[in-house]
Amino acid sequence: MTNYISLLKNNDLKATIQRTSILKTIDHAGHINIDDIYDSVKEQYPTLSLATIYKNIIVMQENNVIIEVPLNGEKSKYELKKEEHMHLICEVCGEIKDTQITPATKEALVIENFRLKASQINLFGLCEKCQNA
Amino acid sequence: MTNYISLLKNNDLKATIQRTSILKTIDHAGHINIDDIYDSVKEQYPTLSLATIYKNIIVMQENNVIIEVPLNGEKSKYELKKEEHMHLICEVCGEIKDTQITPATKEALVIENFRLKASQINLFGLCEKCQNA
DNA sequence: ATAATTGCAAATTTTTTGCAGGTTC
DNA sequence: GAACCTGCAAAAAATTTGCAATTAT
Repeated sequence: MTNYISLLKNNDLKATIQRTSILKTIDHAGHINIDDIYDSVKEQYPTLSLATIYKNIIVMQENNVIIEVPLNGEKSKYELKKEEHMHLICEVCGEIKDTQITPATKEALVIENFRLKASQINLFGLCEKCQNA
Repeated sequence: MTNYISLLKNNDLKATIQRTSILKTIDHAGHINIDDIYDSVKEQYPTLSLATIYKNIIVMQENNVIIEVPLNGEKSKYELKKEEHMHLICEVCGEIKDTQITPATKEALVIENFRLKASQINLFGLCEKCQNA
């Protein structure tokens, strides 16, 4: 389990109870949108306001603690910042799974006349469970 | 130049002047968000309403005429539906350029226990112009 | 002690909806 | 002529803002 308090402090953010619980929720869910963070966090801290979540989602992105995952036709989800990876998104059950970017993939993404800094790769299809179901 | 009227009719949509001008705007821009479509289209058809754009963006997506390009920290852009491709997004000037998915890339994206149906690849970095500037 | 953060309520922005009148096929 | 589409205005949903009280360092 990540230590959310030091994660925040290391990135110049005060460690409030609101922030650590938002981070815990994101971490446990893997990928989660604002409304679902709110519902989850409110169970433990009923006074925590949606405005606080909005403000913190912005500031935590700015301070490299979390990352936005924009998606077609639905609200963005958020994940903890971690090594660059791809998303396997199941078109049936909606599950989003992280998977490593292999050296071969890196290699294949070298494009002429473009200096690559970062990539965002979403693969849509059928996860193992839904293939068998 | 694409024939927007038949593009619409082939996809079970009536060819209204509003729809053809939205498509023309998207086509010329390459990738454009709703507000910019509205601004552009309104110049020619001042009575065209934002509600009509919202409604048509939805219906044109359902009918496979256009595709949403969701982006971090800004409103989604839309593009005409075309062959699967990657986006090269310049972090300096913001330009979005399409580039082909090579067979080698396809190959590299074969993942165990995942039946791939579609991919969405955004590469962020510096375009040629901004590298030299 | 200081500066930052929270929660509330209000404001703003974005998106959706209902419906009368107009258009496409 | 039937079904569909548009534009308006109003409603609903999503996000941001201002500020007094509280909290972290």
